[in-house]
Amino acid sequence: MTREKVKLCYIANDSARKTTFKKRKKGLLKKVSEINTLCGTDTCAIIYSPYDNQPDVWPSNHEVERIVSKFKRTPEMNQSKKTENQNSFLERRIMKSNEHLQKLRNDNREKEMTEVMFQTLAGKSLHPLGLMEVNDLGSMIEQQLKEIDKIQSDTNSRMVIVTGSSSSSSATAAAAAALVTPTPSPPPPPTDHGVMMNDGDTYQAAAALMELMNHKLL
Amino acid sequence: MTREKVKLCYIANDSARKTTFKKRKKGLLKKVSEINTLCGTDTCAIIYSPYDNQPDVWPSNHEVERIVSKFKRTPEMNQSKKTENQNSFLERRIMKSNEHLQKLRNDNREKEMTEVMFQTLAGKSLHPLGLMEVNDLGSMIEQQLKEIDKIQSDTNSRMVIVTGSSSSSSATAAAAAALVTPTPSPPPPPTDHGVMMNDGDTYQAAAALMELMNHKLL
DNA sequence: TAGGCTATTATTAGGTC
DNA sequence: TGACCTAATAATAGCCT
Repeated sequence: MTREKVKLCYIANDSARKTTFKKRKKGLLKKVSEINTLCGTDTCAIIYSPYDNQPDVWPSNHEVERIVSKFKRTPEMNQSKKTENQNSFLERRIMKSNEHLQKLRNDNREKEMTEVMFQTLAGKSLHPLGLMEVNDLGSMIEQQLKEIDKIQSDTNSRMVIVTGSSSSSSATAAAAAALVTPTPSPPPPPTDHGVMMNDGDTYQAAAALMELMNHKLL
Repeated sequence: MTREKVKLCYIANDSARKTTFKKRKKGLLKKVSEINTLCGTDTCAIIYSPYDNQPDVWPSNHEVERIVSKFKRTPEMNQSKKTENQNSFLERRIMKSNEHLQKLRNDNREKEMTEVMFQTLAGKSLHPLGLMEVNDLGSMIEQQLKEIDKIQSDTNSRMVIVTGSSSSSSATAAAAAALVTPTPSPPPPPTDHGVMMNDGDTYQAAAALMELMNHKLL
């Protein structure tokens, strides 16, 4: 809207984004204020940003609550059908991708285990490997985790805990066994170790995630 | 804002007011859309007008509900800067917990590996061990993971991306191989089994998470 | 009432300090 | 950071159809 026409897409540069956000937030709230004054409407805005734990809100917390509760009371059946459709479409797609991710993860795990077993068998003894090597393994893993953490801090992120792909372990072990044994073992359904989050966590998580994604993606 | 500078007060004339409302509503929603796109925020608007029974809403009913519920859940004692302090406090605590988690994870990993190796050596094959034992191994690991999860929730932890430490596999295996084989085996550098989480996956995963969360929350 | 059409004002991207 | 500046784009009040 000035100097240069701006592309309507996520601003990759952190500080530029923040600056733009602050400016535009101000403008936006002004607009909300104006429309309410000029036209006597009940308009409110809620703005969640990565820069504040609390949302910016207009006109006031109290007012927003009032309007929101009015909104909540509104029969839900005005939801547009289109939204529904698009939503379910996305959901399906996401679910599918997620499954794929999991599969990759499990596969990876399996291969890793198998590799270790193979090597162990080849050496016939753990001894030559020794504790030192085991620790080396650990460090190596650590290193990777650190890299992930780095991404986190880079993003101002609130936080992301990276944890091992919990659900895959037993399945993997079994699968590994299957690879070693000629006997085809029925793959146990992976137990779901889904990490439980409470609502607060969820919000924070979402924020962190968004940050992470934005960084990685843009 | 054009032709003439307008006084910022309720427009008495009915049709003029309505016209202005429609124009400005359009502009406002565009602004909301833009700030969300440009800055990756979660912003929504609810507009009650005398011209419609249902509020105009942005971006969608669904989204608004999501954001609104987020808002509702927000502790009301927002304003104070104590939030800031509390924030940094939490951040520190979380960081610490995260480190601890990492350690546990690494330890866990080591044990897991060692266990597999040991079992493999003991039986020269997983066969004698049998599936039952393999599953036991799995449970044991599961237990540990649960503990990790517990720590997470204990810390109010925000969130958790569950990922295998994917990229470590081949490197790790290779290292192990190098250490085990006294013969400098030229063997082909193990094919890269590393499952790389590409950006797409990350995004998809994140998106999926978001969806899940929405579901949990609303 | 709904759309166009500008002349104007408003907003703001990119700099600078 | 953040506050200010300014060129440039964006929004829109008042008209007109």
